[in-house]
Amino acid sequence: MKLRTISFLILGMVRFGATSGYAIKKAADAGTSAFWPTSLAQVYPELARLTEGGLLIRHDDSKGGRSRAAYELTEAGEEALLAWLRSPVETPLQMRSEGMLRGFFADALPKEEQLVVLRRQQERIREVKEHLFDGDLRAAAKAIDAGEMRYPIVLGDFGEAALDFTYEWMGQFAEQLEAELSD
Amino acid sequence: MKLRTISFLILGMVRFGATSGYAIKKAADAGTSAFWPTSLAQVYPELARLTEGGLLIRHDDSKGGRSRAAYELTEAGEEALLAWLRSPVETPLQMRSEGMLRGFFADALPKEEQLVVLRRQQERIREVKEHLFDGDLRAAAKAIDAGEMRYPIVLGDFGEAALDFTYEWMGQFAEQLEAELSD
DNA sequence: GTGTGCATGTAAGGAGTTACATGATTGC
DNA sequence: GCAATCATGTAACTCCTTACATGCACAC
Repeated sequence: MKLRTISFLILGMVRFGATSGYAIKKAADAGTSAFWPTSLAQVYPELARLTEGGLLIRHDDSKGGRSRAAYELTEAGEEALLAWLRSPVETPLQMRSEGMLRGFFADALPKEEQLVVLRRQQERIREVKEHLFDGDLRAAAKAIDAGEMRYPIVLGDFGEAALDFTYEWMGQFAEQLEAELSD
Repeated sequence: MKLRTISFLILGMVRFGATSGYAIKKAADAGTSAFWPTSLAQVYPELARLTEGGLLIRHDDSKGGRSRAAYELTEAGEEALLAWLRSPVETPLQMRSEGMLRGFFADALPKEEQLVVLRRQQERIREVKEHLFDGDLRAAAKAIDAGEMRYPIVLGDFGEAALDFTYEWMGQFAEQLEAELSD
């Protein structure tokens, strides 16, 4: 059975207390969507696959008329997760930033407009950072097993610091551009 | 005609002097693959589409028995590129980092192993940074229209600074972990 | 009683990758 | 002569997203 990253994401979320597909998706949105986005249409088939492969067990957890599944890690599932966490193999970091691509070609614009675009991008960084505090990454620990998890917070801190760094860097470059313009 | 990011990448590369599909791919590998990867199997069909849509003109640039096309921007193509560079609309930044996803679940490992994984990730950052100087982003300006482009270098500087920042941040966290372990 | 959230799934389609197929030129 | 690079394309496949389809529970 071939395991991909989405498999480990699901195993991890189950490991830390998200039992239903819906709950996994919610925890993933809050906690990991910034560096590994998912959709429900991926989660449900993958849950079935992992159950079939013996890494998860599905229990019925229906309440009244509303059906709900509760998944649990098997020993094999736990082992697979730990082996992945320890293994050095990984898919290369891939990023798609249309903003940076525009930056790459910014020489095609006159300097005044370069500055306008840059300031707008900088503003966007600030917005993203604020959105982070609208309860994203930090809320994730709560969404799953509160208190037991340190790393969602650590990653949140890193994200915040990286955004600050980017904001500052852009600000400095913008100042340089402004200085060039006033010559 | 619907234009996607790959369309603008190609228009931009043509604008700055890459005339053949092969050359576009090479310039994209060196210059933009870090934030917008592409493959030849995307470039060739898209070149045909853009030509059909009147944004590019295809000239024959064969040398002897080896066929080669040389593309040129039409006025509409140039306008489309500039409009895109100016427009505030953009696809949201998407990133897929399996490394960060692992970090998110690192609480499942004992602290000693957390540290091993962290140090390995940190080492990887260093390697990526070195690879950058094996002539990637900075060489891109050369690969296309040398001297005319400032931003490939600017983005290279940013990338370098961001990697340094990440390396430092990880180092500090690693030290904290070490301190906790020696308690 | 109505909207929001909880809950599970499927279908269709888009974007992008790897692999395949072919051949010329250039430098060693 | 042979390997690496230049050069153009197509086919098959994978991954992932959006849209569709359905229904219960709870709070206002």
